[in-house]
Amino acid sequence: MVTKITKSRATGRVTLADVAKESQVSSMTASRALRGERAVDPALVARVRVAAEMLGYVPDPAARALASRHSSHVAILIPMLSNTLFVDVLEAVQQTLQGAGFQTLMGVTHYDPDEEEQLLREQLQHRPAGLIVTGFERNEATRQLIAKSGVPCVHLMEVLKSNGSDGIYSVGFSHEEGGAAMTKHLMGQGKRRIAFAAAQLDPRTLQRLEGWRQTLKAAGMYDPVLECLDPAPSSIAQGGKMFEHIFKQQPDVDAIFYCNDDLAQGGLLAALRLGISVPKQVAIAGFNDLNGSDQMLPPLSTVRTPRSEIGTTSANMLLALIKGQTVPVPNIDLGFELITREST
Amino acid sequence: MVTKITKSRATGRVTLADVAKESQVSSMTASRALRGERAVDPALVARVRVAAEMLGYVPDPAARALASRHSSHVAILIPMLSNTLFVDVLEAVQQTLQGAGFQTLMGVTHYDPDEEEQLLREQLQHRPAGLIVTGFERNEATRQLIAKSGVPCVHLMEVLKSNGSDGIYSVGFSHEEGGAAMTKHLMGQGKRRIAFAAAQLDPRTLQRLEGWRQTLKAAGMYDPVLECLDPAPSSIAQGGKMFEHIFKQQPDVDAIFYCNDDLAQGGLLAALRLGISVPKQVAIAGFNDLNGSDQMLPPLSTVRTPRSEIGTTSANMLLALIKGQTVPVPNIDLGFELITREST
DNA sequence: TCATTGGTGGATAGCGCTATCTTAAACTAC
DNA sequence: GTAGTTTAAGATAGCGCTATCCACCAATGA
Repeated sequence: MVTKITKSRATGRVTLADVAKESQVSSMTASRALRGERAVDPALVARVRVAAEMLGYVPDPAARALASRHSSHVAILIPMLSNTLFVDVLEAVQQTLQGAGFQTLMGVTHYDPDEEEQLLREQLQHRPAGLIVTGFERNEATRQLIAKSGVPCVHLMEVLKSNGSDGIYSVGFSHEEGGAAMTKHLMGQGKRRIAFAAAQLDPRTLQRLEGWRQTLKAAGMYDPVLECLDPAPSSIAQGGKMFEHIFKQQPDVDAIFYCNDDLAQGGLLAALRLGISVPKQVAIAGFNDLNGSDQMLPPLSTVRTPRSEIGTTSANMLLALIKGQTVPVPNIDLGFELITREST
Repeated sequence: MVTKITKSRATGRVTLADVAKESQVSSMTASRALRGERAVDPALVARVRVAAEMLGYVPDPAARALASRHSSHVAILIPMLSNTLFVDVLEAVQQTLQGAGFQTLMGVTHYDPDEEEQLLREQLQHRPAGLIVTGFERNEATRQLIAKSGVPCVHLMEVLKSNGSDGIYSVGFSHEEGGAAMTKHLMGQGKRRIAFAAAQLDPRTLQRLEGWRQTLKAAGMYDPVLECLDPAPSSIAQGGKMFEHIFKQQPDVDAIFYCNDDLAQGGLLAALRLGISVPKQVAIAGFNDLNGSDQMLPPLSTVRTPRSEIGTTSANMLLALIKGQTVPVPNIDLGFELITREST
């Protein structure tokens, strides 16, 4: 067996050719041995592995991407970094993908469809191996871009009710049911004038709103003046402002269901400041069970959402799709948990 | 002028060769025209630009990286995503680099030197164009790795006191001075038994601690029992625990300076819970001016740190280094701002 | 016995760019 | 006017890998 002798590279980098030479096989066989692609004689595989180890060979991702037309990174598009929610998901995704040898390229859309489209175009130029996006609401061009790219894509945070035949993959939970569950809990506490306070007004917030609406309507307790919706970004300060606004407009409100915990924390602090007793005079509830909600005065009732699990599960699903495996359950509902504390 | 005719690619991708053919120049000239590298006849540049636009040409980063031996991404290593601090910096860095056509590859070290080394090794294989790391404390192997790689590197959060001749670049502020400034403020409020409470105990936390120590020592008010140090991760709940612990051990404490706002927020909530009046009985101060600190009861005095500015400035510095420009001020101190609110 | 598989290793040919050298043209100096 | 010098465009040769086709050999069947 004669090995093709390659002249050593000018760059000084240890290349696959060096490994091939050292282990007395062709570079093609070395490549296959290291990647485990196609059948290769176990003895040769061992030899190549030893040589690679000895020489300290590390594959060049750029060369690999160019030749195979697939990079080893995954693009993830999330709306905001200032919402802990997405940071938790991102961290889990990153951790999982890193373990599988993929790089995570993050993009922040700021809830702007045009920005999302722009980001996606840029990301797709890099031929990502996979794609993770948030939710289902986006403009048609972006949807087309994803579909035509042929890049495996998993949708985060929401779940599609589907049998999977449409080739859509998602990992999340039902925000509408989450909204309904908390509303029912508040009703169960004897509350009758339950306000819904929301900021940002992204699709998932509106789904929670819808859960609240339907529940109140079914109980004959719905009143549009109980909706306090503000497109401003969600924050603790914003939650305080909304608390004051609601009490000025509707003094008979006996519960406020905030669409996110940071708002609710702001609401609790405002109540404390104004000397309004919680939950006696007004119950306060949040959503997501973010950091600090259990430390509030009183501790905040909320809906705990499985953010890390969403990240891990979606990353694993994506890895399966990248490998070309069929995914048994393409739309996974990870549910939520109603956490009742003293604020309700 | 005869153009080299390239057969069209099998992949269907619009390549530089297509642009070159369309604009009747060699692919080399097209490459140079689009990158603005070397002098090219303005008329040709215009022609190439038009052709590229018309064909919808987008360069392939993998091919570019392989040929030029430099990728278009920047690696950034930060300790934690759960601390808003770094998220703010990350977002600013990302935004700035994206505008310049670079991708941001994030790595989370979890404050672990070995993990940092491991991450760095992986990142360097991708031949990043630049590198951003947090602080100066790392193991020798990692330091060597950075130095030998030849990749431009900017250090975040801390500033080196240096004339720049050592080739180290940094953007941050003095944590020791920040710690000292807040301690002086507390002393100015008539406080005499000022405790310092810290979690995580990363290098920057210890620098703040040192600022507190030196200031108290200079005033003859230092007492080691006033140090409450816990390596557990920083969180609101942890701040509450520390508050109770301090009061059990040292009932005469009249101020607590927390090394981070989340701890301080937990402290304020604990005081509220225990009915201890702030700042009358005990003043509480934090660090960083994180989200919600201005909404606390009472609003939290803190040290505002320029996180976005650090991100933007460091990214711009790195861009300059990547371009091979000399950076006039290699170590930039962006300072901090003492924010006095009602908690002190 | 001879065509017919099925599986394994290798040679070849790029992937799409850019570094580098060469060449042609224009421009200086004496 | 010739030689020397600058300048811009082009030709060439990879960067380090993998897709793809080919050759080969053993095992199979008629």
